Amino acid sequence: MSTPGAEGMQRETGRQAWLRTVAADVARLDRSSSAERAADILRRSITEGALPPGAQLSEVELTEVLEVSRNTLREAFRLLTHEGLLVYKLHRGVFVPELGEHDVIDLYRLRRVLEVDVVRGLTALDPEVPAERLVLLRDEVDAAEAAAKADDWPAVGTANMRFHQQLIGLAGSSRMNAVTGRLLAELRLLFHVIAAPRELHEPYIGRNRALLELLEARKYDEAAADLHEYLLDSEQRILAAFRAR
Amino acid sequence: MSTPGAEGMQRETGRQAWLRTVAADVARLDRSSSAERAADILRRSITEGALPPGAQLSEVELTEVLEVSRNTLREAFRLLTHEGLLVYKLHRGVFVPELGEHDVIDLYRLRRVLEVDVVRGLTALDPEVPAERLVLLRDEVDAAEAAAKADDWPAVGTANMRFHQQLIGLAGSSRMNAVTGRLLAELRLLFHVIAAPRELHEPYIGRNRALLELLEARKYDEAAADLHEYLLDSEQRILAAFRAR
DNA sequence: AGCCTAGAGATTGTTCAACAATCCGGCAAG
DNA sequence: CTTGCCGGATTGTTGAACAATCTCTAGGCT
Repeated sequence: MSTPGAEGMQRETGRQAWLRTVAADVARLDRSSSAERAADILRRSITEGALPPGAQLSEVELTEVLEVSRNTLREAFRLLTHEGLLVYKLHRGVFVPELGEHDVIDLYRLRRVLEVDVVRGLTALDPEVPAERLVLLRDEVDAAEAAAKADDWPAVGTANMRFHQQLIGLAGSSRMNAVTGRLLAELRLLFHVIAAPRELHEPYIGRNRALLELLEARKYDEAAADLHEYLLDSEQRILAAFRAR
Repeated sequence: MSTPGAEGMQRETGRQAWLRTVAADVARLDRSSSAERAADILRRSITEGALPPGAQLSEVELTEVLEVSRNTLREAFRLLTHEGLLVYKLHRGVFVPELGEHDVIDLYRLRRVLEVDVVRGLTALDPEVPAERLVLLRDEVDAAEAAAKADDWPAVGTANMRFHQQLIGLAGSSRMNAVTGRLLAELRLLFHVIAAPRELHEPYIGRNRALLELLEARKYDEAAADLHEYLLDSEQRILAAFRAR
């Protein structure tokens, strides 16, 4: 456990790649351990729907399941609270938030502003970044299509989310990335109150591909306009499903 | 202290307004006391420059000053961390972040996107909100002018920030408000590395008034264009001051 | 002399147990 | 039916303790 990387070291070639791998491992180990690990587990439970909106998370109950102390658990709660996945009610506990139509509108407003601006802003730094970065988008589109073939619609949903996260990532703005992460997490919360995941996600795997092709063709303004309508349509669809629940 | 609101109750008229008032009071009382109170004090110390960027906040030291336990203090740290006012370094402690040019650019990019979009979006809901809400903007402009006369430039800065916060508030989007709050807090962090607060804030009290007048005249597109240049100019000014430090 | 290593001291990360403050349900009185 | 109150349960906060990690200094090696 002293110097684990010394053995498989190459002289010069691939050094950067190796460093990147180690950096990723370090980053993973650097996690504040207990609290963040507990938060990871809870995050999955929430985003995957095991904990439905409105559910209360009892402290004593979860300390036993997660095998962490109450203080550490509360720190995990705080982490998730600031991601929008939990809400605190003073002296009453933490709950999975129940979002309403108002929140759909609010989230989509912010989402439209950010995503459309990122795409439109791409024209400014065109040959600089795109090409190599667009691969990440393509990966997600492919993943979504594969998941659709396998009839795994929740997986289609995650690939969809990741697509949009990567889209924002094109701007290279750490704060936009952070805001988007929170935003998409909340959005997933909304998806769980909708019964039919297929009708919800299917239309957008094709639209994502179309959008990607516009980007690859460097038709940024066109892509921005397309994305704008895309998001308006998505908002309406969710609102409709919401009212019909 | 039992039922404080029973006296001034009206039959039917103004019931909604009354409920809103009570709701605001409740929200104010709901503060988690110890942890948030500690966070409030620290927040002021940071935004007012008492704790300069790069400073470390010792746990044991602060538990004595703030008279809270270490656990509670750490919860306050977490709160401020997620506001961007502190950063955690694992096993090393919490520090006031040292922002660089990169952060200036990042913050202003996000700021421009949001503020310009809010102003431009005003035309959609025109006669609905503005008039009564613009008063809040005018208040801040007046406050800035008064502070300038009193030669209190930090106060001018706060009024300036509040002006922009209220500007975002026109959209009525709770999430935009939250993002903006974090954003402006980080921005204040940057101001403290700049020596001359007067040169920094003075030009914008006039521009704020001009912008406000455009809004009152309902020339929203014109206002948006003005604001866009306003922010570009402000960004350049800060970058220049930054490079000359 | 210069560099590397080891260890002491200090700081943070996490746990535990206890007490205070608050909320929720049901029950009795009007 | 409403109002007020009580007891049980849950959360909010504290203090002390121990483990893990970092920093810095002193000493040994080449």
